[in-house]
Amino acid sequence: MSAHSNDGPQRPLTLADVAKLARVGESTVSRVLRGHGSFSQRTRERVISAVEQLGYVHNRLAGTLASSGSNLVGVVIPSLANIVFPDVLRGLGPVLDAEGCQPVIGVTDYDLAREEELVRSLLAWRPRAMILSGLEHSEATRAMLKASGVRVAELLDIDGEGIDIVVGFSNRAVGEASARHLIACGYRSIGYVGHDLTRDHRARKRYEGFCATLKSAGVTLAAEERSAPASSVEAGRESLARLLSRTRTLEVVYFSNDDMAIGGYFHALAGGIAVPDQLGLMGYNGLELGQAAPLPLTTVRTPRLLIGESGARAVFSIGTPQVIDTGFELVPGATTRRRTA
Amino acid sequence: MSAHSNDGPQRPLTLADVAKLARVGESTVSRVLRGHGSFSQRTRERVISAVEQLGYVHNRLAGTLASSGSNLVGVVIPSLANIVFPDVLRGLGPVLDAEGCQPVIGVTDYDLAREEELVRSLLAWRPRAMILSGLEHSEATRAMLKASGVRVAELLDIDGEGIDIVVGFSNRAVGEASARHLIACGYRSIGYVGHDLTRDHRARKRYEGFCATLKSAGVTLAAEERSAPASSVEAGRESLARLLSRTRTLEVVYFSNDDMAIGGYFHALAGGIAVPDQLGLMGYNGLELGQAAPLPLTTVRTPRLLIGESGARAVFSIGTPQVIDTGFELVPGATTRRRTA
DNA sequence: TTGAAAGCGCTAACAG
DNA sequence: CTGTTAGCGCTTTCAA
Repeated sequence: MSAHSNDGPQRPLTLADVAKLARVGESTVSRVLRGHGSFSQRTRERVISAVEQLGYVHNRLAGTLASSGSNLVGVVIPSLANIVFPDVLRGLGPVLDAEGCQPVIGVTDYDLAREEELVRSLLAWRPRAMILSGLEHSEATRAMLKASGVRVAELLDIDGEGIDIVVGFSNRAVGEASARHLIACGYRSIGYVGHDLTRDHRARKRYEGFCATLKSAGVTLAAEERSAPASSVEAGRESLARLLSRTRTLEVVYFSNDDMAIGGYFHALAGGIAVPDQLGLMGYNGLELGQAAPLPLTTVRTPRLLIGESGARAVFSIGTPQVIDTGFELVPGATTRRRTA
Repeated sequence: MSAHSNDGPQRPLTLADVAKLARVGESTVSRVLRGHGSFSQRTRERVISAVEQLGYVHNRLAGTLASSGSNLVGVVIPSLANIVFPDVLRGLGPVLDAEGCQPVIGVTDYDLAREEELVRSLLAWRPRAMILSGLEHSEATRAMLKASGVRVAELLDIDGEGIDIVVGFSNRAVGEASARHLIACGYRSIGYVGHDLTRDHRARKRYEGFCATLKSAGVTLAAEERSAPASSVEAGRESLARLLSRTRTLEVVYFSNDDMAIGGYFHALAGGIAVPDQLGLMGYNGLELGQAAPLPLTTVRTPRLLIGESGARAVFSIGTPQVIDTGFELVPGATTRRRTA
């Protein structure tokens, strides 16, 4: 389709090869290929045909070096196991595309030292912009990013100090709103099931906001279980089982997210625990999964795609640093219910 | 932390700046930075300190161009919405890391034309290797890949002709095994619920294998529903509802994957349909979600992390093209049951 | 509209 | 062990 009969990886093709075949100068080929500058229609055709005949693939490495300005965007996320981050990536995708950029992705596993390392090596590609998750970074990471001179977006959290552009919502406020909802429903004996909060700062902030609001309503967490290293349906199921075996008087349980909450729901279904009459459940994230459950899960919907999209848009903008609060939406489902004391 | 008092993006720092400050030659700095070649401890320290003082970040663009050999690996996947692909990425990650490589990710949305475009632009970065999903590609894509001279891995399917390295399992065999299982259980009135099979070739192959095996057992699909554009829990729930409203005599339904099957399960739970007594359910993928359900889902477990890992390993190996069949495992859950006719 | 020539910042010989 | 010298393949002046 694309190359001569003697295919195969011999000497890599260069612009010069195309130029020779097309009988034009290298710079002319360059102009045609980028559709920049001027050239006659005839020349253009000759070049295009030479490119196709040869199966030439443009070398962006050299191009970027020469023109100083890459089309790579560094994206650093904590995990791929939690659907939240793929969702953010899905939001970023089309915008990066539209800008002719490609994401280079690094996964930190919620480890700031690893993040630092990743940022360093992404920066080595002279990316057009950098997109990270959350506001917690090492000092060195922050310094590198600032010194890099590229736009930086931090996504999914606005509780703290940002480097440049910050897009997300207040996780603390999510926790507060969740607590207010449960209190308003009349729940007083409230449990919490979560995963490791020392690494997941956003989950920690929700937890803190939740507890703070309970406290100011004169309620304290009746019991909690947060042994799970990472959030998962299975962990939610097991954790709720453990929690209930210790504390039988719980009226409602707040989970660190929907995966965990669905796990809890499964435990209830399997164990014949009536939801919400006997036990209320509340999650976080607004996953489709929770909304498709027999009883739609009470949760907080977060605009993950929008955050990705806005973040990407913002790094391509010019202007001063800014914070974009996308907000969130508490979705009262059928797994909690207003109680008549 | 890293730079002088007068921070900010002025003239980008180069190796030469470091060399000057450290009072050594550029190549010495280069050697130290890459830990390659020899240099005295004293020199090393001088260089390191200069680098830190300046906050210098290595420019891999130039480095790669000069040494011809990047550390980028192109990864092309159809979607991020289906947890399967993030799982594969998770499998790739550590291996790429160990090789000092970074993934550049492209998402095709199950569109071969888009894939072609992505492959072209990834190839423009002169990646160290390319990793794709499935065996279905445009002729031009195949040609570019072959001409590129880099190792190419195609993951998740082995039913077809590969370009170089192929890692996965037979989706057709999955469909066949699933049908055999249901037949062996004694089911005869079998339904199918799936998503768009014209784009998802692997789902299509499972479907074909499934139908072929049914046929050879003298059974035909009693009903099917495959309107959903993409697989999802909600789509599974709705599709099953529609299917059952048309065909009330179904004994079991085979879903295109676990998400859909869990959706079906939710429909059954909500509608008071007894599973498996009244209706059996079978999925595909072996998601944790399905296994944590009140009744563990009958499904086929696929080694997604392993496929990612093996694929990554393979592209760094030398040797002839090969096919690695990772196999799959049929997991009889509690949502199907052997029937006594 | 086109070509020639000078880099982009680094690595890879090759001397010393 | 270290510095010098050519490029890597492209883009970009600047003339023609």
